[in-house]
Amino acid sequence: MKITISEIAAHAGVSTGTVSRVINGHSTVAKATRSKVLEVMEQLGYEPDPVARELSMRSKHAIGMWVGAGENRLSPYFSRVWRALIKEMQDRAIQFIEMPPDLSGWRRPLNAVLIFNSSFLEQRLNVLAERELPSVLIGRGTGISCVAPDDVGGGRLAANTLLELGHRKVLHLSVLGDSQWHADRADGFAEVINAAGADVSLVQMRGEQSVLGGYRLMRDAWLAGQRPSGVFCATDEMAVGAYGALMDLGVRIPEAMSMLGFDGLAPELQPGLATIAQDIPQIAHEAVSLVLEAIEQRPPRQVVVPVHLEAGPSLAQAPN
Amino acid sequence: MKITISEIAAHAGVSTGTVSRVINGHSTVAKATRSKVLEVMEQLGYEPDPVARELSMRSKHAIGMWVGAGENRLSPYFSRVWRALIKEMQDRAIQFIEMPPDLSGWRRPLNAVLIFNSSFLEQRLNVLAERELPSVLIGRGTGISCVAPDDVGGGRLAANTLLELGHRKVLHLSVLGDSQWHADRADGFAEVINAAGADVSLVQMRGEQSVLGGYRLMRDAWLAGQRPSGVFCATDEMAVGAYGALMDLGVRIPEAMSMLGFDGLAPELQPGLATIAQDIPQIAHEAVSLVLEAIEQRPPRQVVVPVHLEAGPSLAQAPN
DNA sequence: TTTGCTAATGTAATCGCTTACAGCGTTGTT
DNA sequence: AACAACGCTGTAAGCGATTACATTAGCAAA
Repeated sequence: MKITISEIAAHAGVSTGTVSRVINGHSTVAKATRSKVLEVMEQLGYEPDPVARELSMRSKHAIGMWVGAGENRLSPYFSRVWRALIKEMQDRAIQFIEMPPDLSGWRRPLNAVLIFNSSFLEQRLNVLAERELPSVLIGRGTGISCVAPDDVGGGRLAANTLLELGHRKVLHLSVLGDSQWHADRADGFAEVINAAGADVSLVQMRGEQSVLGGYRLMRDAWLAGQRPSGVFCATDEMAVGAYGALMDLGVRIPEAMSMLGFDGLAPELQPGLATIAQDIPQIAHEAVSLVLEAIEQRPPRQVVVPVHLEAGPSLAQAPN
Repeated sequence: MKITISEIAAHAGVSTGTVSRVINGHSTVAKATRSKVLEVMEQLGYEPDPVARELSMRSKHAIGMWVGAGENRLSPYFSRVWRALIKEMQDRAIQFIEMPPDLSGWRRPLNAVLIFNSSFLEQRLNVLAERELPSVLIGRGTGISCVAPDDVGGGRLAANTLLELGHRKVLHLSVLGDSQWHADRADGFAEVINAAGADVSLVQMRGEQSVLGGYRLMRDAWLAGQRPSGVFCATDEMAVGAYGALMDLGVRIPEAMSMLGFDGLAPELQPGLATIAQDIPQIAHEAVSLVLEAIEQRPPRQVVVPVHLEAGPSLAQAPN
C-alpha cells in the first residue's frame, strides 16, 4: 500500500500543504512542525510520488537538452554528464526533453534549453533567441549563463602534482581544434610548469580527442625520442590510449613514466590511472539551477566547478 | 502552449470523457464521433500526456535498473541502451531508478528490476528472488524474461555480406571471455562461412572488447602475416580500433580490406564504417514491455530483436 | 483594549487524464 | 401504450502532489 502525502499529514496532525512545504524545503514552516513531519515521513517510509509531483509542477519546468550533430553523444564524458543531468532533473521533478540537432519543425513547448558545449554556439543562440527561449550552456560562453569545470585550475593542479613528485621533464597531450576547455587546461598546466624553473621542460603535442588519438600521440612522441618522466593528458580517453601505447612500448608505469588524465573517468576506463576529476553531479546541479534562474529572467551567471586530484598508482616519484 | 484533452473536446464538440474513450479505444463510441475526434486530434497535433495518464491510471510502476560493478557503464553501447531505456520509460511515465551494484541496504520500493547483461547473473537472480522482485534481463538467460539482439542472425548476415562481395579469406575479431552474445555472433558467422565451400577460409582471433583491443588484434594479426580481404569485428568499438590499425599499417579500406562491425554505433564512432546494426530503441521497448508483463505475473518470454546491415564505404568487392 | 503586522498553517484549485455513474433518446417486447 | 433494454455521451470524482490565497495566532505598538 502506497503512502501518500495526506497520510503523512494525518499522522503528523497537519495539512497536506504543510507536508508539501517541508518536502520542498520552503522556509515558512516552523521548526517544530518540520521535524515532526520529517519524523513521521521517516517512520512510515514515505517517498513522494514523482509522477504526481511532475504533473503538478511541470507546467513551469520543461527543459530541452540540445546537443549538436557535431558532438559525440557516445563519448564517455558526455554519457556521464547526460546521466547526471537526468538524475538531477528527476530529483527536481523537471521534465527533460531531448531535442534534435536541427530545430526547424520543432514544436513542443519548452521553458528553457540546456546546451551542451556546442560548436556553432552563436548560430544556436540566435535560433533560441528568436524563439525567446532562455538558455544555459554547459561549457564556456559570454552573455549567457554557463557552467564549466575549472579547467585552468585543473591544469595547474596537474602541473603541481607532477612537480611535487619531482618530475622535471613533462609532456602534455592536448587536443586539436579550438576547444576552450582544452586550451584552458593547457594554459594552466604550462603556466605552472614554466614558472617552476629553468631545469623544468615542457613539450606539448596535440592530437585527436579519442583513445586512438592518445595512443598514436604517445607512441609517436616516444618513437620520436621524447623521453619525459611524466605525462599529462587533456582527457581520460586520450590517457587510456597513451597508457596502452606505453604498455605496447614496454615503458613501465609508473616506474618509468607517471601518467595523469583529466575528467575523472579513468577509474572506470582504466583502473589505476590517476586523473584530475570533475565533479559531474555538481555540474549538473548547477546547470539545472541556472536554467531555473534563467526562466525567472534573472541575470546570467557564470559558474566554475572545482576539480580535484584522484590519485592512483600511475603516479610516482620521478626516477633520478 | 500545450494542447490538452479538453481543447480537443471543445473543438470536436464532445466531452473530455468521449475523447478519452477514443484515445483508449473503448468500443462504446459511435463511429462518426470517433472519426471526428481523431480528425481534430490529428489536426491539432495532439499527444496525450503520459504523466497525467499514468497518474490517473494508478498503475504506479517504479522499475529499477541494475547494472553490475563489472559492466562498463561508459561504453558507447551501454550508453545507447541506457538512453533508449530512459526514453522508453519516459514515454510510458514509468519511474526508473538506478540501483547500486551492491544491493544490501537497498530499501526503496520497486515493482521490478531490469538487469543489464550481467555477469554473476545467478547470484543476482537469487538476490532478487529473495526479495520477490520480478526481473527481466537484457541479454540471454533461461527461466527469466529476456531480450537480446539476434546475434546468430547478425553473424550470418555479416558472413553473407562478405561472401556476396566475393571475399574468400576472412578474419573475425571476437571477444575474450565467455559472453554468450559474442559466442553467438562468432557461431553464426562461422556457420555460414564454413558452409560456403572449400576455397573460403576463416580465421578467428579474440581480444579485449575495446578500441585498443581491436587495434592490437588487427595490428598483430596483420604483422603475423594474416592477409584476409575482409574482416568482421564482434563490436563496433573493436572495429574502430581495427580500422585505426589498418590505417596505421597503410592498408587501404576498402580497396585492400573490407570492414564490417557490429552494434550499429559505427556511424557515430567512425563514419564510413559498415555495421550490423541493432535496433536499440526496439530492444528498450521490448524490455519495458517484458517488465510490465512480469509485474503482472505473466510467464517469462524470450524475445530476439532482428538486426540489419547498415552499409558503408568500408565495404567493397574483394580484389581479385 | 484595539489595531496592525508577521509568521505559520489550512483550504481548495490545479495539473491532464481516466472512469464509474447517470442521463437520455431509440428500439423492441408484450 | 407502457416499460425494459440498449447504445451513446456527459458529468464529476478521483490520481498525488503543488501553491496562491485565506485564515489564524501571537505580539508589539498605540
